[in-house]
Amino acid sequence: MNNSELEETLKFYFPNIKEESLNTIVKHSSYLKSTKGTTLIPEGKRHHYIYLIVKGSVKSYYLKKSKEVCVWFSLENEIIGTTSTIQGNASKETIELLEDSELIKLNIEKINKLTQTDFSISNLLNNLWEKHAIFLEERLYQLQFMNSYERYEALIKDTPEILQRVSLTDIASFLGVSRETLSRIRAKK
Amino acid sequence: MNNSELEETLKFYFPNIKEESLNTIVKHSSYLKSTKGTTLIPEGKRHHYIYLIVKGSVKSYYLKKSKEVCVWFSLENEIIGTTSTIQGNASKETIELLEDSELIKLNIEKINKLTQTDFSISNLLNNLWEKHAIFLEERLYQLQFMNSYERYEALIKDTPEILQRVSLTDIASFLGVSRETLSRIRAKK
DNA sequence: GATCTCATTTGACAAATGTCACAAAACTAT
DNA sequence: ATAGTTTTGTGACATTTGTCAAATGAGATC
Repeated sequence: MNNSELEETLKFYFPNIKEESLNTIVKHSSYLKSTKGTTLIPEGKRHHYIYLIVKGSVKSYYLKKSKEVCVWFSLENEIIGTTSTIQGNASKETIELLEDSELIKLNIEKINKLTQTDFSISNLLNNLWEKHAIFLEERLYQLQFMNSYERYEALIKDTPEILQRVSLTDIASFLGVSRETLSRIRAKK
Repeated sequence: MNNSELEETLKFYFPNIKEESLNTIVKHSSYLKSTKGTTLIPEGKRHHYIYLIVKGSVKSYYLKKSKEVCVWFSLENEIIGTTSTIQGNASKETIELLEDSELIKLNIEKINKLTQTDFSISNLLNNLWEKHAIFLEERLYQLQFMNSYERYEALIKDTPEILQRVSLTDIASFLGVSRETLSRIRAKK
């Protein structure tokens, strides 16, 4: 992927960005192709990048009694990273590729700096945070107000393809139930 | 509360704000004193304000089978509002005073506008979103990884005074358990 | 195609939590 | 202080979900 392709792709993710800001961002971006299972951001390490998923899928997880528990999944066209990364702290979660994927890697520190001098960037970051907060609120709502069956229904209604692309073990932990319980939810249906 | 007191209080909440932005915000703020049980933001209505809690406490809740289920509590020195409000949509939750309270009411639309022209405001909003996202992530983590006993422990460790100021019924729904279960958790201790 | 490995399903049982009914305690107003 | 109201606690039982063990299924490798 050359610079002008990179630019095109970035425009897709950041439609209202100023030409000048785009150039600055391109300077601090790179294209990345990697295989299933690759760790993008390891737990406990400082990490300076956020990623745009061009192709593939990614999960974020914590370890609980040496078992992975998923916090989120992301597919194409999403922007991913961890809150700690953006704040400059060590990541609490591990971010890992679920499939062979293509990504664009952005230096978050450079972007954070642009925030001080470029309104289109600071608004862009504001929008990212807003979207992230809305995602978290929706998820919290589901965990607090829906039973496991309803949460499963909501997930496959929202992202039907998740079933083809993510293991039921990961989906179960994301929904907050054991593998076996998810299996029974699906059998009852 | 006169304008210069208002200004002082706002400075406490927004320590790095530019003098000029502060003046603009003061113009679109007002002081508010109201009694326990008052609805600050009703569910289903568009609302144009966020609030700073000078004194008192506030809860946010949804209705589930005509029972209130708490989403969050806030005490003094916190900034509150709903995501929908900030985005200009109807609020999904009801925000209500838990005690007689004193608040400062800020027009969020004016503040959102300042975001386009004033970096100290856009950074301020960015910080608010960040803090909110971190709060939500922590809460999500607790719901997904801790059992009800651990969540109760975490709450009273984080905010011990909550027990004196919020009913156990509200606390139970916030923790995602029934009143009776919370009662038993407390008895076992 | 046979074998191996890993993911998923199923059964049996235990543990946690919800629900309903009622008792005890704390708080209000007179 | 008393009566009434609201909040909190407790017991009995039903339901949901977790855990462990084993069986089945699907995909990869040779």
